[in-house]
Amino acid sequence: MSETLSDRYNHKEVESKNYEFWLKNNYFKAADVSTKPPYSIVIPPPNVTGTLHIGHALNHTIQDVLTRWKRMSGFNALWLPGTDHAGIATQMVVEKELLKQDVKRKDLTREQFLEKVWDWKDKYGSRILGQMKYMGDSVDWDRTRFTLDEGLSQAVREVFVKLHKDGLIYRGQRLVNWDTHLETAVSDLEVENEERNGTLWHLKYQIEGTSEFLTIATTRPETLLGDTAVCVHPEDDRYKKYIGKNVILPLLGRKIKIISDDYVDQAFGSGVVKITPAHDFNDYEIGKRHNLQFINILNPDGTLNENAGAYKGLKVQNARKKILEDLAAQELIAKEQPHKLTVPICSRSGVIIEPYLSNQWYVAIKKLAEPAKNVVKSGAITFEPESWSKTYLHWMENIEDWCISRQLWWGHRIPAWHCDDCQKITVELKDPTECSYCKSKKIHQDTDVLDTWFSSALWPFSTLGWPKETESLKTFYPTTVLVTGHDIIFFWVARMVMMGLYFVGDVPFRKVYINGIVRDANGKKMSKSVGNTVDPLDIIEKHGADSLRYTLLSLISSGKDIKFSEQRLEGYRNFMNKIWNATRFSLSNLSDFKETKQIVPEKSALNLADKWLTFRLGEVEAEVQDALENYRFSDATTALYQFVWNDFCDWYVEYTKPILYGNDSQDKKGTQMVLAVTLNRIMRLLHPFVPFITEEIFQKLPIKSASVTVDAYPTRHNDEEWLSIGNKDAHFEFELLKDVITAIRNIRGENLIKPGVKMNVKLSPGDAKVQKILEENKSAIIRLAGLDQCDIAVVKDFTKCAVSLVQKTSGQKQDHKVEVVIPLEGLIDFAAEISRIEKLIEKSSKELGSTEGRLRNDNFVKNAPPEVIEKDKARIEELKSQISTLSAQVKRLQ
RNA sequence: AGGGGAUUAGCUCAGUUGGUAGAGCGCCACCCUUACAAGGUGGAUGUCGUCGGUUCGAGCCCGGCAUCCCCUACCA
Repeated sequence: MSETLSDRYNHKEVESKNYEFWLKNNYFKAADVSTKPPYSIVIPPPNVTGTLHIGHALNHTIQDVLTRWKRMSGFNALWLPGTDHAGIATQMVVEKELLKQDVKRKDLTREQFLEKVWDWKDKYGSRILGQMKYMGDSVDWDRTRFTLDEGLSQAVREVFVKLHKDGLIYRGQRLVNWDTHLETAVSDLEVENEERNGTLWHLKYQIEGTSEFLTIATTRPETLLGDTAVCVHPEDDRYKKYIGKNVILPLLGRKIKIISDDYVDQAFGSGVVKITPAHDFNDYEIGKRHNLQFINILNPDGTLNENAGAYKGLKVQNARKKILEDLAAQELIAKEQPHKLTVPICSRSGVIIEPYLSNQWYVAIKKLAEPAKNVVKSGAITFEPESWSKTYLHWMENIEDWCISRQLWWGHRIPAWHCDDCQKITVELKDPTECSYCKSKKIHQDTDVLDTWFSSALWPFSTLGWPKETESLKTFYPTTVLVTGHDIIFFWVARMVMMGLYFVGDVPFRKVYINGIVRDANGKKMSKSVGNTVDPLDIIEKHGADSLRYTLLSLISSGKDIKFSEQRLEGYRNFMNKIWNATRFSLSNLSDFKETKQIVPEKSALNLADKWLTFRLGEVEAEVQDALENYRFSDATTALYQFVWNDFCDWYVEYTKPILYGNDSQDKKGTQMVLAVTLNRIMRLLHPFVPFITEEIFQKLPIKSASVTVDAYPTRHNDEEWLSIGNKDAHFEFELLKDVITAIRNIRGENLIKPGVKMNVKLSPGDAKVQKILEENKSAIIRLAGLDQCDIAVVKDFTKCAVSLVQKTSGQKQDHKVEVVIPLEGLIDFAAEISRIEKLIEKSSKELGSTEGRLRNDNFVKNAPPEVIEKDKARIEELKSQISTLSAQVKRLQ
């Protein structure tokens, strides 16, 4: 009944086939109504313009592990997929496409352009969703959402109108980050600060009615055209006397006031600052404080406007050059010096961001922020790692109103209609046909669209059908956990919390798991320009999705950044191969195994290894459960790696080979059952981490079900009957056996005795119990240690022998020991053996010294808990007997 | 400037109520033993960044210092 497997794991034959299998059987579907407890995750929607990168790979693997684990654990598990329309990014991509055909966006009407974007979206927008299938993402595809879908757009409309009615959305004139290429406001998120080498120019402003000058330092001399004051520190003795007087603005000749404000740093530059309220964020604040005039000198496209006088029409950089020339001609430049400054750059277009005064839509955030703070303070939402809650709260304390309008075409158009007659604004759920104030028919819709994050903020409930009271919403909201990066805690996480609380009346998720950033092997940020990116699709092609997933999970350590290395990947690729081959071996030895159900074998049919392995299985099941519950993914992968490789492959399989190769005995039947059940358990335990290989193997096992994907996750709790096979005694005995075998191998290895040379070993048991264990497993010892002969009896004569001491404490705190004695005459050079033993003595002596020292310390004896002291005393005895045995041995060899 | 994090084996990192330092990879040696050379067996390697404090006892708790990273805000 077993099938044959190729001798090397080939992920290509396995992965796409099984994904199709899962889809065909609808295993990822979550039910709107179910008796099972709900578990839900909404995906952080990737941009439609995007392709899957390594960061997604990490983020998705975590979500998939959680979803698959909970699905197997009896939950109605939903992982909801979708994409974000990504206003700026998408508009730019399409604009670039059009430019290839020599078409500019403004050559088209808004409708024509949007048609092009939708065409592009239909063609390429689901690329990233397709790529998620290569990762094995178990999302419920039928629920795929897009932020510009009809339903989600309805939610956006509903939210906008309600917030507007509640007075929480307003229009205002403020300074915003302005992208002169895209000609729109952009969010802080899209602004990157780049350090550049610039110049600090010291300009001379003449004080009115005198021949004196004030020297003013600036990095942006062109902004002087918009200056409406110069400012000094009120306590600055150099300048106190000028406060209230005027200076003459160079080039333009305007008179502007000299004011004072604490903001000025007396030590920097000349201690005098020019104030340009319409083009600098700090100056803007000062301008408001001092009621200054706001002079805007820029057009939306970054050219200077009529306020710039002779410089009108020039681009900023050109205007700067010209202005410096003109200032120099008038000898108004006192000096210039090199200066490092940080320049705000738009991450999308790459142009320098200009602070720009414009009319925008804002959300008054304070009222929304208050409850959003409270849910984190109260623990209704927790962060993992916990420290991120501090970051979240800190930001919430200092939150400012949210500019939600963008001067783009791609996005949710703002549902506000301006009246041409009375100038008032109508905001309704249904498109109005007349002004709701003066009833004029001459109304037009606002041309702006909403910030992409506005619709993302609604994602946890808009995707579930809100504003309709759907069954989905009732079942899956609040979602269980949000998995995302720390870079969007403010832009996304915080806003989801505010919107969720305000509109649904409950938190959008109970837990926020913050995953780290994947960096290259040297810890550098991956970037296309540096060329150190790792493409997950390449890795999947080469090594398979399972290897990639296991690697990422193993590298996670509590939200810290991850250094991704090819070497680690190969290690886990090898692990996949190990799993594959262990199965191959097992199946070839289960061909005559008839059972298709798990039956707990008779005790008499079970050997020591069976009981030991099952005990370890129980331990591992508990460890994995605990790790997953605490989001400690690498703990889970480590525990499973060690169990499968070290315990199952290295010891159990090796131990049981003769049994499996032998006749159809009771023992063989028992071992086959343990083998079959353990394989079944291993595949189920591993499945959330490595779904493809486990499904492939699971289908070929003698004990299986329709699919591991929907089978039960093994835990100590639901696996009790089977796990009762294992017990502590068996564990102790087998571990002792392992130590004896390892001790023999060690002597062989250290003495360079070739495997072909058979050895005779004498095992000298310290007590009857040990003697029994050794006798019962004599043949295993002979085989696994590569012996010719093995005598079990108390040894008195150690002449010309190598000796090792194996000591173990059993559950009853009884000390058991075995002396491993190997006659070495004719096998080795004794000097080597002496030095091996002396090394052991040295190690034990060192430990003995420190332990004895501790016990000599009265304070230790007085204060330490009794069990610690007992342990130390026992250890001393152990060490002493070890040292004396070994020292005696050295003498015999000399 | 403020906030956060890091410093443990050559590399990447575990080390969860303080009680004898761990893993993977790499390295060295020996092995093609009928599941796997993407393998097996054995081995070496650490004054746990530094100085001090608390304690019988500190990788772990407290404080100073050094180095590095990230975030936020930036000096015009």
